[in-house]
Amino acid sequence: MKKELTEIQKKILDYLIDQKVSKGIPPTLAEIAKHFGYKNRATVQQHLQAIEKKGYIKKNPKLSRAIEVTVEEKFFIPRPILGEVAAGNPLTIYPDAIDTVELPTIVRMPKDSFLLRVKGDSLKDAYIFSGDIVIVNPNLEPKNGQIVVAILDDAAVVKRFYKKKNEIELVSENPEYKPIVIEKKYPSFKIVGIVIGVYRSMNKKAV
Amino acid sequence: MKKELTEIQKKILDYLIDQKVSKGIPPTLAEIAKHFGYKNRATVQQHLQAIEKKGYIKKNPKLSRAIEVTVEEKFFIPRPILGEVAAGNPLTIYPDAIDTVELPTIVRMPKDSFLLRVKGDSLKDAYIFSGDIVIVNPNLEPKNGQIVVAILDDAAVVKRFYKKKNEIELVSENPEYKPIVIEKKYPSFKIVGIVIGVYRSMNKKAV
DNA sequence: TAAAATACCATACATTTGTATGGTAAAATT
DNA sequence: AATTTTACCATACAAATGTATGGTATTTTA
Repeated sequence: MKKELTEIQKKILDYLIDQKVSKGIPPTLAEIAKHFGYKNRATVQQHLQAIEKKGYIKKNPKLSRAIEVTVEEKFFIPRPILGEVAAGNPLTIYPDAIDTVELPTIVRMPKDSFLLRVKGDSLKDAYIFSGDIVIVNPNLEPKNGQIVVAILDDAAVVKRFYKKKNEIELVSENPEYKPIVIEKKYPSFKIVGIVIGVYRSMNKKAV
Repeated sequence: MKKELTEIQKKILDYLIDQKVSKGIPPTLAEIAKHFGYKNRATVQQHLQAIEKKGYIKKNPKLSRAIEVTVEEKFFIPRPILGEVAAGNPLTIYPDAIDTVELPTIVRMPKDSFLLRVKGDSLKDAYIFSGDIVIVNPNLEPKNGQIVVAILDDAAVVKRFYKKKNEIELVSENPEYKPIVIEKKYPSFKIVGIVIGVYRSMNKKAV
């Protein structure tokens, strides 16, 4: 079991991931320092050392921007918000309806987007199938009816998004799955991004 | 119209894209130099300047690794192949079949591949729908069961390919459509290429 | 309560990095 | 034939970058 990160360390790790996803390239120490308001890079340097010591990143010494996030699920594990999980009681959700998504090597896409491989057939009526790769843009506000990627507890789901008065509904197009309803304040919930495209390789068979 | 890149410039641009896709981070000048066996960075520097001048990349000066590839679509515009195919049948006959689309870099594919927008639902059981964009590789021999693009008289079709003794069968997955049977010598028939991938933009509604 | 970890600061320094400048040689263009 | 483009080389240098070292103050842990 890996050691727990401190709050600040988590935030920095978060930033590392964010930058890689949105800019496609890890930040330099200076950039991190600027973002967090540190007056020098040494502070960042020490945080990074601490994070590396705990096994969450790996640094290639001397090389610029060579910060590798080594915890793949990292993208989906507690972010600062999620870290404060579950003061209240978790909602009754339907675990079977939750699709898990593998985050492949983060690829920089034209519009800061990244890729996810879809597993499960809950969106098959939206023409998205198991094995398909969805291109996700994290910088857009979801509109009703759009297909979004969301984090819910420890799982990521790809579903159609509907915002209602006091709750958010994540709907599968496949009638076999029931909608997931989330109260707005539910802590471990986060919209990761909007699916802007789907890609499927014809070489690999859908799983 | 953008200027043509030289062979070496193309290779470097290729490398930039490759690195971005595989490593997730653009290389430094030194890394490029090493990869191509250059003894100093100045050579790379000059190539990059040339490539930037021609509009294929954009550099953020002073920042490390800040090389932005600006022309993903460049790789996906219709290729000469179609022109050859059209020797007998002018390209203008099926203008709707050919279209340029902005594709994410992930869908970067074999040289000479091109894109076609699918119309009609004859392949919907193969998970290809009207409005989808298929990526076609003209340099592969079609194998039985593969989805191919063929030109038949003055129409381009996307169908599953089956080679038989004396004829070729083009099958729709949609049972509403009957297979097209072509005698081998049929003059106005030509396999354009093999569908190696499918892409769908979620922004544009399927036509 | 003492020790360790955390969270910063400042300064210093060797590399890395991007870039500017100047040069040679061959190929392509005019 | 003259000029431009291309494709390298070498050197030089400022800025960016990573890192080492030492320091202070607070919080956490033993």
